[in-house]
Amino acid sequence: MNGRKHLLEPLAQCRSLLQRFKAARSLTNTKLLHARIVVTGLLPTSGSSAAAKVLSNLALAYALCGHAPHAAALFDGLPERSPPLCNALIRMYNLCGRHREALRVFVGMLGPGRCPPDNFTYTFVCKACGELSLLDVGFAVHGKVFAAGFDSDAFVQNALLALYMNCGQMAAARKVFDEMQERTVVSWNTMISGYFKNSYAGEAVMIFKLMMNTGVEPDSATVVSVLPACGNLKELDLGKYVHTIVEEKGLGNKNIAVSNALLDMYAKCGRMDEAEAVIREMDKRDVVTWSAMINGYVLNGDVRKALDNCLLMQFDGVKPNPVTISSLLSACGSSFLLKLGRCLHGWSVRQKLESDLLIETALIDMYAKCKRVDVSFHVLARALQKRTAPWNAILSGCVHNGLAKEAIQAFKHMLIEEVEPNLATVNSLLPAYAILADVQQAMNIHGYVARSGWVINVEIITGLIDVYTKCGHLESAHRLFNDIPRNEKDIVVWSVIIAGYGMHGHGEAAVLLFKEMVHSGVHPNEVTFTSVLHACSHAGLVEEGLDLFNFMLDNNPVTPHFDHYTCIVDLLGRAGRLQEAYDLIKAMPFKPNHAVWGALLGACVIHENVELGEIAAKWLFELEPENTGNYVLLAKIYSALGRWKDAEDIRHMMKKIGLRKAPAHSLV
DNA sequence: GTAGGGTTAG
Repeated sequence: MNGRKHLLEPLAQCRSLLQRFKAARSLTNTKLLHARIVVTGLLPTSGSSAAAKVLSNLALAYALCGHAPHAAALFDGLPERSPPLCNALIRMYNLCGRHREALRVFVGMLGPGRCPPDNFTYTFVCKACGELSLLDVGFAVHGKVFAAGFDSDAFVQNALLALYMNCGQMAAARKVFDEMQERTVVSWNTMISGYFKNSYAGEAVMIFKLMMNTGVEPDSATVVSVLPACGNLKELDLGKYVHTIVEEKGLGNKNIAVSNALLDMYAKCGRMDEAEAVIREMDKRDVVTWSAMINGYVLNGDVRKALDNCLLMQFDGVKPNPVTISSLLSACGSSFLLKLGRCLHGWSVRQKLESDLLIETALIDMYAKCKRVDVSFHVLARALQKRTAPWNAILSGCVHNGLAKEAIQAFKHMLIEEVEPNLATVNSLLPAYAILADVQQAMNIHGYVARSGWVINVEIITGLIDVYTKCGHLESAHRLFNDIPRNEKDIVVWSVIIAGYGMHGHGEAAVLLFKEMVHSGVHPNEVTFTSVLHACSHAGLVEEGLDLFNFMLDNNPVTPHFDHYTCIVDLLGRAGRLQEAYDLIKAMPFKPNHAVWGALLGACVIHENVELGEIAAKWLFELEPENTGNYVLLAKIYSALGRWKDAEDIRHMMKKIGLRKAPAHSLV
């Protein structure tokens, strides 16, 4: 009996020590104590409840320290488990990303006579389901929350919001949110970031505005949630307003994420001057700061400045990461900086980052944009994992280079390799079928897309419509178009169908659709105007075209472009109204380009107008001296009018500048 | 011990 008392004392001591270690989350001390307990050899034989408590606390201490192997081993050996211990274990698994194991612990808590989950448990479990996007499990968990009566717990509600947002269930999240009696700042923040993550930036901004109107105090998480949405929507004014909140509350001083979000917002709104002002005020910068800065300059087309910032970053003692590199690679692609792209590729290899998903994808994209799809395929071939993004990059790379057959081949290869296609895959692939313009193949891919259940997506339907119009199958295109609900018809799909009709000479239909679009409340943009004007010029609808052109000039947000002037010059020119076309060119708000003069010259050929033809040709010879077509066209006018001598002179002129590509007979 | 947050992206 005396002996037992002695045994218990060290255990009691252990317990009090464990309390301290748990609080301090000290793994070293926990391990030392564990060793001491093992060495004494008392625990396995004692079997007392005190011993069980020590073991349980030891498991808890390991769980709190994040040491999964020991926590799990001890946990498995326990005859009884308490909710706090289970919770700690679930939390631990969540923290190290092992959400499935977290759920397994939760399942072990269920069942009669087991360990009933409490409100804490549910917050962790929601987190695990959300991270895994397990909607069905999430629903079941929500049911259990109801049954256990935790549905009015503010923490659990917030966790449910996050769960639904992570599963893309905005409506379900909204329902929980609307029914909450007590919304904390976390609830609002979860809604804002949730909407944005599900690409509903507009809704995110709306919730933020509602939050401000409700008088809820925003915190740093609020601003970092709403700022990306401001940047995405280019809502500079709202972004600036958020900036004033940050200044008033001093949120930027203690939190680098806030300044980074501000900087990024300005960069996305094209205000690098403001972004520079933000970075100047920061007393510490991290890799996110510099990446946002570099990416900002890349987005705004200033590669020079992006590279300068890359240097500044290194002077600042910050090392680039895959995000930084992928921004720079994207700049290389859009500016055809193959040499620099290769250097970055080399750097990635040396840093052992070449198989990083971002870098791998960016490399494939960069080489393709630099017209080296062969190297893109090389990069892809070295990739081992079955990841979708690099394959998508190769598909769009092929399409970008007009390699439609190769894109389709690559897609088939992708399916054979069991790489999971996603929406972006289909979006990248469809233009290949538009290039091929083969109805049979179009119907095949349409069938595939339909079977895969992707025809609910407007973007995909738009792609299919484009394919059918390019194949000349306007009925199929229109059928797809009609099936889109009225409020989901966006500017892109309208532009595509209008262009489709225009392309095949159905000018009236195109104009009608255009009017229908405006009537439905969708505002035309530069692209839509190009499509409809093009349709008019192809179908010879002079008055309609001019009306629309004037409508566009009155339509403030749309600024006329070269394309629009080219269409109108073409339109007037074909109709024989050459002087008007020339007058329009002279009245253009910017220097006419080769396309505009080309349209006039083309019209002059049709109507055999030498005076204006010579003027147009003179400009064209200056703008694109290498283009043999222009010489040929002018010579054609001379020949048509029997001015053989002048035609001959043009031929000499071509010879003199070394242009031999045009066959001699085309000059007469 | 609970929930929300910054740079990329086909």
